Amino acid sequence: METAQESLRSKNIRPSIQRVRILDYLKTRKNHPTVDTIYTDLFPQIPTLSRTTVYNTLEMLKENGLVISLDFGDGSLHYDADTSPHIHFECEKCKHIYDVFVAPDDIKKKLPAGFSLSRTQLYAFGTCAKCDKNAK
Amino acid sequence: METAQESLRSKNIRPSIQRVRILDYLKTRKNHPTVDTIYTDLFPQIPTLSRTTVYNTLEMLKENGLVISLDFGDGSLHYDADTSPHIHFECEKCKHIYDVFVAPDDIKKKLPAGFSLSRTQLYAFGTCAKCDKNAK
DNA sequence: GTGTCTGCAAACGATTTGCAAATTA
DNA sequence: TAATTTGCAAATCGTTTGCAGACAC
Repeated sequence: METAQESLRSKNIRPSIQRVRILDYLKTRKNHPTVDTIYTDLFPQIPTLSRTTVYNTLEMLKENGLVISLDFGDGSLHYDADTSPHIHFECEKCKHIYDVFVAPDDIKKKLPAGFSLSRTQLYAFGTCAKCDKNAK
Repeated sequence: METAQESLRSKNIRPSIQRVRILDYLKTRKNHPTVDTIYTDLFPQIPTLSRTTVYNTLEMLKENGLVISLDFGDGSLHYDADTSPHIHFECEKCKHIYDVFVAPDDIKKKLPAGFSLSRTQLYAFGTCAKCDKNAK
């Protein structure tokens, strides 16, 4: 897999320390973090980091197609550096987000004539195996 | 189709004027409105209406399964009184939300063992036929 | 009358904006 | 040093909360 530095260079984005660390964080942890999670986790390593920079950086990475944002309706956006099409399953008990790597339905074929598709997002909600087991 | 009054009664929800009008608005217009749209449109008819009541009512209707909320990432929630499974397509140009009545993928079968599903939401983004035509 | 519902005003919290200082090519 | 990037502080805006008065059974 491409390193964060390589990804940034390929898009002609200056690889500042903040940008590399934020993208690297997303690529390695795969934990669908929010701005606040990223900020809290990176702050010890980058003591001058500000939330504004995290917001700016993520917005820019998103515009460049390096990350996608996910909205589970909990009030803040989550980010994912895996831009391949997959389904996001959120456990309603533990709130963990699971990636389900299944090619989603071919919506394109089902749209009315004249409609063109740029992107889809499929969210699933329920209970994960871990929480299901604990409940018994 | 059930009237708003009937729907409320079937769930043992007191059919106050505000509740009936809000649910009726959603059932008849099918325009996927936000709280603000509902408030603005109903205010002339109910001059004492407050945004708080619209929020309270929608939350309660949602808990009772009479409406669903949709999040297109534009900063505010949209509401829909059609709770049957269908896809929401937002045109990125005119921002209109289209209902695509296609049974979505059977995600249930594709989840790992032990996972149970309560609800899915499929959002699609692109260009609608109207905007596509105008662009030519 | 007693419990429920409404709606005002204030609080909240995620995100955005303006701008000056710091950084980098 | 000129252009870009960062980050503080304040503003913004959708939503929530506390509570007092209005309403319904």
